[in-house]
Amino acid sequence: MESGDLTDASEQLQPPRNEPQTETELLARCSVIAGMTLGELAKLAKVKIPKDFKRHKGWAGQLIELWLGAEAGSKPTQDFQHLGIELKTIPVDYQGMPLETTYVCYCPLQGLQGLNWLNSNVFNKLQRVLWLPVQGNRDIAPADRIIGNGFLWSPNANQINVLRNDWEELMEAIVLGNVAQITARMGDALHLRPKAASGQITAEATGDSGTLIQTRPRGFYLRKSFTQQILQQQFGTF
DNA sequence: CCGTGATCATGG
DNA sequence: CCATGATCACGG
Repeated sequence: MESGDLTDASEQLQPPRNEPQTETELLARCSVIAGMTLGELAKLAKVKIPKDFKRHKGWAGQLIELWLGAEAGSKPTQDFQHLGIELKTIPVDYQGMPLETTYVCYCPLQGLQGLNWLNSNVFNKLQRVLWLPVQGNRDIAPADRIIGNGFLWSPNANQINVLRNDWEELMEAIVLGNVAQITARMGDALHLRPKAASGQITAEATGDSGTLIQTRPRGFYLRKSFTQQILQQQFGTF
């Protein structure tokens, strides 16, 4: 190919410069990237592609954010707050099954007066989620992993009940000073796990008899069995 | 084999 | 340190 042929920059697909103004626009952006690989999206956006995710664990999610027009950052709010939508990329295997649990949000350990399910960060984020499956098998290089079809989801009445029960059980234990006794085995759909840069990081919490203790920061995660049901609802049984 | 507990990068 | 984006990797 001679230089100058088919290289007009205006012909090149580029990441959007703004956040989507409507749900329709957001879904249209999903359609654009569906079927493409992470490598193609990275190259078009001039983003360096890691060989693996050992030291780039959030790379795919951040690349998707870029292509959907989500603001980067670490705000404890929905990704598309004006649309009331949270974005979650989810790594799936060749059968479309989740390969990992899904992080929801940080878990507050102090200042819990007045906190309830309906005003919780968990409920806020899970009210409406844009799920975007991405191939995640480790035998596929990051650059070759294909983006799936994103879809909007809201929990049905039964799913809300399960989530609320888990959340209330976990938060009650924290309020009662039992955070140190919580393990990731608690919770049917939603569970609690350490969430920090290392095991040395600490956060304040309430311990036995109301004493102040130092514990590992925790985050809420969705079990694979729960997200698997969501994917099955959308795409059918496997 | 798989889930739990640990860890990595980044921005504020 | 908090909170986001998550995946890694070891022990049961």
